[in-house]
Amino acid sequence: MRLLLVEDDDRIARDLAEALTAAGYLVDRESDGEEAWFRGDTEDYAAVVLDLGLPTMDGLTILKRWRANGRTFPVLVLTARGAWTERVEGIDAGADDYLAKPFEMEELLAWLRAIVRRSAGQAAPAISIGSVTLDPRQMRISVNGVPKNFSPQEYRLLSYLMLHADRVVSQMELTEHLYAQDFERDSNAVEVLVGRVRRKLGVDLIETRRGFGYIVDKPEDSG
Amino acid sequence: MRLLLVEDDDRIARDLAEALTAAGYLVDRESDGEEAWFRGDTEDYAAVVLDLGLPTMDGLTILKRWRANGRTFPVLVLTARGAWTERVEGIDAGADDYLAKPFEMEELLAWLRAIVRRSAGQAAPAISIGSVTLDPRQMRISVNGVPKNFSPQEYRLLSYLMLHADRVVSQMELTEHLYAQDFERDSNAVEVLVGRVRRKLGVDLIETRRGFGYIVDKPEDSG
DNA sequence: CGGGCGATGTCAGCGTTTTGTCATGTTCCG
DNA sequence: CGGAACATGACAAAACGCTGACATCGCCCG
Repeated sequence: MRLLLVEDDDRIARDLAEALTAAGYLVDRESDGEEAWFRGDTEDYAAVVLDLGLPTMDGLTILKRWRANGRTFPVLVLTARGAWTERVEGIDAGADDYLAKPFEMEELLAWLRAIVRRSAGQAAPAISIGSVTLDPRQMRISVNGVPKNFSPQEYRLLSYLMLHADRVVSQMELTEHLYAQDFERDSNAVEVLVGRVRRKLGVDLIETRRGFGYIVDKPEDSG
Repeated sequence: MRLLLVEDDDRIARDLAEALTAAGYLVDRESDGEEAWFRGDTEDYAAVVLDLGLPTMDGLTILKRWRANGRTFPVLVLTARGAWTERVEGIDAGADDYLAKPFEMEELLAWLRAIVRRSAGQAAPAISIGSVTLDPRQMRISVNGVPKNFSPQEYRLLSYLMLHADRVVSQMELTEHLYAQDFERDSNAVEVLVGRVRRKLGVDLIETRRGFGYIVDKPEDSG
């Protein structure tokens, strides 16, 4: 489970990152506004923890831009105690929840669990690439309209590749996304997984880029 | 848009009522617990703002009774700051959201907007999926027109699944919805419950998505 | 008060599916 | 050729979900 943590206060950020990592999340940390925006706009996170007071780009602006660009990951906003205007604006900007600082770590973890769970199969529209359709609400993948049975891990893999269609995804990246951080590095689990997914698909969707990773080719014109 | 405001502190209630009225809502105000319950049980509101500390009948009890009677309006609960347990109980009782006192009026209005918006497409009086019909007002479930006897817990489970038909609902989500926060995580209560519901239904309505959760398949056209 | 009954969570056992590992092929490229 | 990167089939452990039996609790009714 990969999170984006956007917080400029170094002490808080470090504490948070540590706790979240300990809780089993994979944490990307960002302190600068613009860079945070870019990451959120280009990567796919399970959730974002967003502090509103940031250099170079305000947290609210970031959030609005993400939403405007169709980024749907759940966002947990951190506000200063009593800064209720921020909260209100946050809601309207598309925040899923907020937490007032200072807060208890347990509380944040609880919110995160709830948030991630709630949005687990949410309104994200189905993705179609070629003859393959992925419906995140039903967690179902169909080929030419025929639903196929994928295991959780297979589903995650294919979903990740399809979400990042048109760019090469390295085995490392897949490993990070699919497994806990202490996973054996010299395992060929990803290769095996890709194989299984390919067989179940019955269609050439996942292409191997030897030495780089895998890619799902999105036909240029489709839309 | 008609609201029920349940608050015994006269000053707060007056302020709230005024602000809500100014915001264009039609406000019914109630300070006594039992009377509030009666109103909510007999009138149809777009939403309810509910303080938990009340004379003659506790706010939580009111909420539970409403839900038990199939009242589905969204409820915004007001809790004392930091009253974490109240929140948790609120979830179990069927609250849609909470706000910690003291809060700013703008904040409450934002919540209300969000809440009403969210429940906009969800006020259906009865749900029919396949041969199964759920009537929330009577808390009754029929299969092919034949009413079946479900226990409260069974009813809640099936009702939740049917309300969220067409998307996968994880065991975690069900657990959170059906049980208190401190519920044992490695319990198989949900599985047992699903089994019982299935047997009583006698129809294949609840599908298992191994590793993901359960889903009730909604036929294409129904709306 | 007390017995009976329904509701509900726990538990252990079972069969199935999932999934990482390993060994062995296969392909690609210099 | 040779080696590295990738594919694949077989296998076994673990995870997962289903079920029947049982314990517990609250409630109703005599």
